[in-house]
Amino acid sequence: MQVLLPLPLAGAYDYRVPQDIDVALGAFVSVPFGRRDAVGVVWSLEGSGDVADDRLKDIQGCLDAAPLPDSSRRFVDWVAAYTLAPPGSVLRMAMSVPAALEPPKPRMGYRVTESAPEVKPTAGRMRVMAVAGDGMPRGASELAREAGVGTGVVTGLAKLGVLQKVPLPDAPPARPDPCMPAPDLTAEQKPAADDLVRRVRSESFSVSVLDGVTGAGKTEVYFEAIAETLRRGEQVLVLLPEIALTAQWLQRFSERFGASPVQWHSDLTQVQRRRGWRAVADGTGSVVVGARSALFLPYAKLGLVVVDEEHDGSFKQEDGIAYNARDMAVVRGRIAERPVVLVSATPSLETIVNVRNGRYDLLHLPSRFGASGLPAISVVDMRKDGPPRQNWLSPPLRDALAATLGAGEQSLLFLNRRGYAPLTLCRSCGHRLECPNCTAWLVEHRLARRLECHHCGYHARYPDVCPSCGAEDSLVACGPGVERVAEEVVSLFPEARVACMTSDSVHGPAALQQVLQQMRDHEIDILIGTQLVAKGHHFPMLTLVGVIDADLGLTGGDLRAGERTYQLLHQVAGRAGRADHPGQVLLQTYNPDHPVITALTDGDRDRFLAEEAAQREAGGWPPFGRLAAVIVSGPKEEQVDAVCRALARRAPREAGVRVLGPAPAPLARLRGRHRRRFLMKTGRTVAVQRLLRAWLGAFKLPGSVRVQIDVDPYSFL
DNA sequence: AGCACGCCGACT
DNA sequence: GTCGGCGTGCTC
Repeated sequence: MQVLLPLPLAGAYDYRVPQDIDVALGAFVSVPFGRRDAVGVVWSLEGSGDVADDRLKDIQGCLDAAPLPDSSRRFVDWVAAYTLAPPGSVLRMAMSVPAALEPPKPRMGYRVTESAPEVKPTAGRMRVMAVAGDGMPRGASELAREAGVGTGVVTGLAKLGVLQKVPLPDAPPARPDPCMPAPDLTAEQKPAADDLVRRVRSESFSVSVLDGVTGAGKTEVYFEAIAETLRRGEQVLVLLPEIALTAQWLQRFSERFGASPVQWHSDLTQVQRRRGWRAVADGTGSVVVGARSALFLPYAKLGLVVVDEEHDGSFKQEDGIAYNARDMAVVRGRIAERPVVLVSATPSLETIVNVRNGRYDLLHLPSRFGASGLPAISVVDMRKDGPPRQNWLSPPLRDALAATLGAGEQSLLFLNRRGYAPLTLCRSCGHRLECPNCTAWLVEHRLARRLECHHCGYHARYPDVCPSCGAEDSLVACGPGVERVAEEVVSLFPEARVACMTSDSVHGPAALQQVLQQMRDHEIDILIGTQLVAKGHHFPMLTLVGVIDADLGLTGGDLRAGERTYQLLHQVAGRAGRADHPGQVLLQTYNPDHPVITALTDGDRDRFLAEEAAQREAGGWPPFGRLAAVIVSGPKEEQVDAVCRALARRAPREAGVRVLGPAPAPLARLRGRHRRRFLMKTGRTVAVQRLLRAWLGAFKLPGSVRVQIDVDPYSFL
């Protein structure tokens, strides 16, 4: 029998099964491993035969948990083969909840003991007894709350034997109800919803792209597909890019289905993870909404996969195992033989091309208002109308802010750059403050009075003198971050209520909700934020969006720079105005003729996508060709370079395959490690995994040098 | 991922 | 003379 362990090993290990133990494929088993025990999954009932029989150890036993479903195991194998990650590492993502495998521990509660001893009847005790008198067991905190006492009284009574501890019956969580009244769909929404419902009924794999601007009602449309899946007794997975930002989504879901879905994201507590994992495994969790890792939950009967904001770059996991959750969601749907829905107002070029070549089907949802569905977007040509030195708001943007403020409406200023200034330099010696571990400037955070590296987390107190030449008062901030823009706004509009919204100022979902609520309640006149503000929040009184630096994402040689900037700015622009209250968007740019900018101002997305596609096709870039990145890193630069030279000599030489590099990786030094990068560029149909395995597979790496493979890299910065 | 083995610096 | 640093290697 072969057992796959959630460890970065090359493959599954052979074990012997004692006569008295019954194992099934996918069962969670405990096995001796080295001189400790480990929990793994039965991956094959046959042995591999690679290891001599006398070296095999016995499995110790099966865990009391449902076996990992066949489709989950196939998915793990598929992801491992595609990403070239050890299958055990992928399995680890599917077993990320250690406690989930232990037998469920019932929640304990208290009930009055039948022949209770006499105790001193204090007021608190009387109240507890009055509440518990009905014989219904309750949790300690619940009982205390109902009786209006502290939990001490309850535990005290338990100690005296008046109350006894009993297991509480497991109340299954409320299930989303597909039969609640559905909203009336518009004439545009209805055909799209019907199409998706038909696909759910067909019980077969397909990929639909639900394409429509904000406000076109995409969510209501796929909610109907969810309802149909639930009516069929199957499970739904909804992937969202930023789970912290889904309070509005959750509310809409609860309104439609009368209960909450299972949520899955990185900052769940251990207990929440355990509950969620088990609910998915036993099928009681019927809808899961989560970040990319929700792909690896053990769905008992997956019936539908939805990827909302399909284009979002955060679906691509870069560290550890590099995978794109959007693409893996399609694979997951194919393995389950069920439909997949990709949803976006600005679909990725990959998806558009897949529609064009017939692999995906397009469901276009026309906007109810206007052709582009966006407010009027105009540019401020910073070459002509730029602000004075050391200022960042151009006169046209200032005027628009003043007018909006005067009209009693709200404004949003967008700058995708945290902190006060991205670069600090010394006026007397020219020294630039740099991260000691990374090839990156230190960012001044004036509120926190410190310098931060946004790549490794290094931070230091803001120095009094130049660390290089010792000059006093010589450090100057270069360029703006949100804090600096906020400072300018406050000095220009001292009477306005100004707030900043970045991951520095907003800690956690609760704080985020608070700022959003303040914005909705119009307690803020001007909100300044990073991309945190770009996601689908809707503010009725927001009529002006100013983009401080529309060129920010366009510089640098990133393959997707244009596409990403377009998507981000489109999303930000969509925050302004609504149907009955038109908004305006001002883009400050030094490149008003750039295709991304003109596509936004003309509202011509399809022309932009066509141009972008033509360029990529001509260069053989994705999605018309394939890329794989190989990053070599290590603490010693010479060692890394030596490995790179050796790898370069062995690089595959085949027609239709080019290996570029080694070149210093975009962050040549990160967290103290020197990094070099190869890029393997091939035709669309080349099996890059085979090439990479042949190239890197048998390579012996010295010491602390590591090689990371990223098939289909997304970002190059 | 752990956990051991192994080979060089600061302590009783 | 030992305690202990973490580099390297193995786990069916």
